[in-house]
Amino acid sequence: MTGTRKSRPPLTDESHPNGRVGKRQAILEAALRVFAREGYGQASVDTIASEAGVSKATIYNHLGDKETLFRHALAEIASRSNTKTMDALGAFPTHPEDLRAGLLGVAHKLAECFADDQSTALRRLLQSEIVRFPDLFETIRDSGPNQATEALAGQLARLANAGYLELADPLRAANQFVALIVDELPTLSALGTRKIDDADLTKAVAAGVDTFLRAFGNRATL
Amino acid sequence: MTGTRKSRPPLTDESHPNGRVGKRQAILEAALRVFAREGYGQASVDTIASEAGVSKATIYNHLGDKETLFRHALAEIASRSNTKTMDALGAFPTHPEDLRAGLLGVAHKLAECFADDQSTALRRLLQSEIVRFPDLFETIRDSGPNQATEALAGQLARLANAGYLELADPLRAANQFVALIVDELPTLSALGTRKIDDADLTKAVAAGVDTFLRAFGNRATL
Amino acid sequence: MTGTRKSRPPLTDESHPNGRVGKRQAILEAALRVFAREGYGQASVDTIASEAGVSKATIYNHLGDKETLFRHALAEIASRSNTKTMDALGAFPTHPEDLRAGLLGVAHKLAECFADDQSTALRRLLQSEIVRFPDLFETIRDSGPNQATEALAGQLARLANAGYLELADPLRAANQFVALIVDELPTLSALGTRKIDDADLTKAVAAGVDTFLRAFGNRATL
Amino acid sequence: MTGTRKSRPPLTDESHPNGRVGKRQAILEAALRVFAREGYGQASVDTIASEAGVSKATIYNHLGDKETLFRHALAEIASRSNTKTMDALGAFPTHPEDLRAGLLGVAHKLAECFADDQSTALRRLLQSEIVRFPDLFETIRDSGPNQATEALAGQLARLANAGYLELADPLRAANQFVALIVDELPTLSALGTRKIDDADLTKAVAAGVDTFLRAFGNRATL
DNA sequence: TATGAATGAGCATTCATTCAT
DNA sequence: CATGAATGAATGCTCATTCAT
Repeated sequence: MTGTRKSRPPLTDESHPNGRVGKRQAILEAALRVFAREGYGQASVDTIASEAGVSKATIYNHLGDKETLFRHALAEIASRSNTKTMDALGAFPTHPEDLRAGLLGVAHKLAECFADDQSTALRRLLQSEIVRFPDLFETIRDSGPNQATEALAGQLARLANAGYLELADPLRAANQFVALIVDELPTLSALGTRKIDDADLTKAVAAGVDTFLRAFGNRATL
Repeated sequence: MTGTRKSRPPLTDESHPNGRVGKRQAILEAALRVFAREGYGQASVDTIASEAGVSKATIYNHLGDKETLFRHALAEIASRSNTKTMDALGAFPTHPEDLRAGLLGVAHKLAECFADDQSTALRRLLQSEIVRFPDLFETIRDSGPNQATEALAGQLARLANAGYLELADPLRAANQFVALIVDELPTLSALGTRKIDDADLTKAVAAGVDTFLRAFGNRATL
Repeated sequence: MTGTRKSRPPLTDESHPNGRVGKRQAILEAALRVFAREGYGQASVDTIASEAGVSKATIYNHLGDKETLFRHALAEIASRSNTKTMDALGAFPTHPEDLRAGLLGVAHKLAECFADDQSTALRRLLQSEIVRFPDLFETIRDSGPNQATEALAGQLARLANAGYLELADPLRAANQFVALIVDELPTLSALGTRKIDDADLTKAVAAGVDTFLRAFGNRATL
Repeated sequence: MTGTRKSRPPLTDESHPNGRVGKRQAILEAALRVFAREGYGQASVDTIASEAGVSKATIYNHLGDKETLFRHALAEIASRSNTKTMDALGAFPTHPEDLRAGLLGVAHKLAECFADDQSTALRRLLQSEIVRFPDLFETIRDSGPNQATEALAGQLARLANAGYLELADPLRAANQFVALIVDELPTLSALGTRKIDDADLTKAVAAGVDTFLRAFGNRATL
């Protein structure tokens, strides 16, 4: 029954390059793996300690109680997922010869980010524990997806300005772009329990891109 | 009946029912609430028993162990959600004077189904426990969403046949219809922790429907 | 998991075919089996009820609580074991042509009684629960073994009177006769968990009889 | 019961040792007592923990689950009993002036070993739980009684070689020696629930020794 | 600082027993 | 009478957390 009662200190403050950072990292890494694999409730601090190769007490010394550990681990996954996603967005075509092909490229990369194990685990953990830790939603949303969505919106807006797309609301379009691209992925991966066949992924992504282009492609240039 | 005897009237007490079926129902109801609130791992049979107004042993007598109880509870939510969704689909316009208004009507109802507490809980539980109970995905998927999606696909196909829409693949279009309609809901509800303001819901749904129509509306009739 | 089999074949030797005594007998029979198989502590009234084909409450109606049921079952096994043993003693040679052969015959039968499943179970249950139910020792001892030992003592005394044996204390001799005969049986049967090979039984019994005869045989006649 | 009370036991409590080895020993000691008193099935880990003055979890940390605890406790009793018995055998007369007196001395000590509380408990537990843990028979048998019997057989053989006894099979004779000596003890102690009066013990042992000597004493020297 | 040891609270599950029908 | 249903009280076992070393 631990909720969000006390105001909590900022998570990313540890500036002790003492050499024990390695231990801290090992703990986070293990926590990440174990929470992703077993969920918050079922993950035991024992397991995390054992996978990190440290004693349980060390975890408490470094990262406080289970809830705090969970928050740190989530923040870490979120950060990684975000990095991956922003990288994927780097492939966005600014002046594409072939708009569809360009969008397909980015979309495929974004879909891969979405289907990534860590990203899937993050979404699962977030949704599982949102009732227990309601503040997590905003925290994570701001730190990752929102940035990505806004970046994507910016790129779509540039395409629109360049005459490739017809968009009234780039942010909303960005959301819909992702929604369409990603639509079939949960089914294809059985909620993240199966690896998606690449051909299937490509087809699903294409379906999303095509619908997006039907909706927002500049009819004059199509 | 003058009531000289101690004969007990068949109480249909809703809060703590005494009847056999009533008790089973009360257990399921409580399980549903508790699992939805706390997740499988964190939910305790004690809590469920206490909320159901029965003893723990009674739960085991009626519904077997915790896993079985969970499966029954999920099946129950799934069934209810499905019923609601199929009802919502009943409002689908077959020969609409105003296509957009018609679609908005259905879309709004579907979005309400999606945002419904029980439906949200179902999705959360399913995603949370998919690793522990991988078979749940197919079971639930078949029993509910798939039926709804196919029904929706059929209705979209009829609209296409009637010349209102241009669809190559109705099933995929149905999926995308839902995806677009529902796109912003998790954000608006903070993953199901906040009630969505109806105006916001209406706006979000409209955005989805509009994009859908831009993609699949018959341009001749628009 | 309950209600495996409801219809037990009606015992043909039952004088009350309407089921009252038959039910009581079925309960005792089942209790006997289950207690023997699982011990007092581990045996569950549920199991006994299910094997008896009656409901748990019926057991309580007929035979009181678990302890009483246990006592009745023990008494029943003791009675049967005693009957078997007394039958075996009926083979005792009163005027044997070949004393050794005669004693071997009885000894073999007695050893079989000792090694019998029910007899083994009786000893096991008695010893297991003697701390909990200290009065059982005397009750059972009087109802069975003591009678047998005294009968055996009487027969040994007759042999002594007839000049075949030299005994100062027939009762003690009877005890020692049994002790010698039975000495190796627990080892051979691994405390009752293995069936004893008949050749081994014969050898072990012979060893006991021979030592007995070396001690008590009339040297003049040997 | 609100909050987490930190009721700290007095640190210098002597009856509940705090040392690491001490704790393990205290657990084993308590387990031994409780298992002996209540049997495996009825003994609760709670009781053992409470009698050992430790928490339940500590038991699980030190000795694994209940079965393992039981096995360790049994091994401990077996080891102690064996030590006692081997000590008793040290008193065996190799060149006795008075054979009967010498044998009586050993026999009395052996009988005391047999009647010892722990030894009695060991036999009871072994027989009670042999169905659940069939491997225990051989394990215990090898670790204790077999060694003792063989030692005894060796000593009897030496007496035979020295002309004091006439033995064809020393091992069998050793078994029978014990069987005769011990024959009346279960009855005298009411299956281990009463302390045996020493005079009775002496008489019972003498009866066994006398019969043994009648059977195996060298008639020339008697 | 890192850790091994310890523990109170809690968990899923079972059981002997009762009672209304 | 016989029974299905119900339950309070255990039971074996685990876990997040603490603390002396």
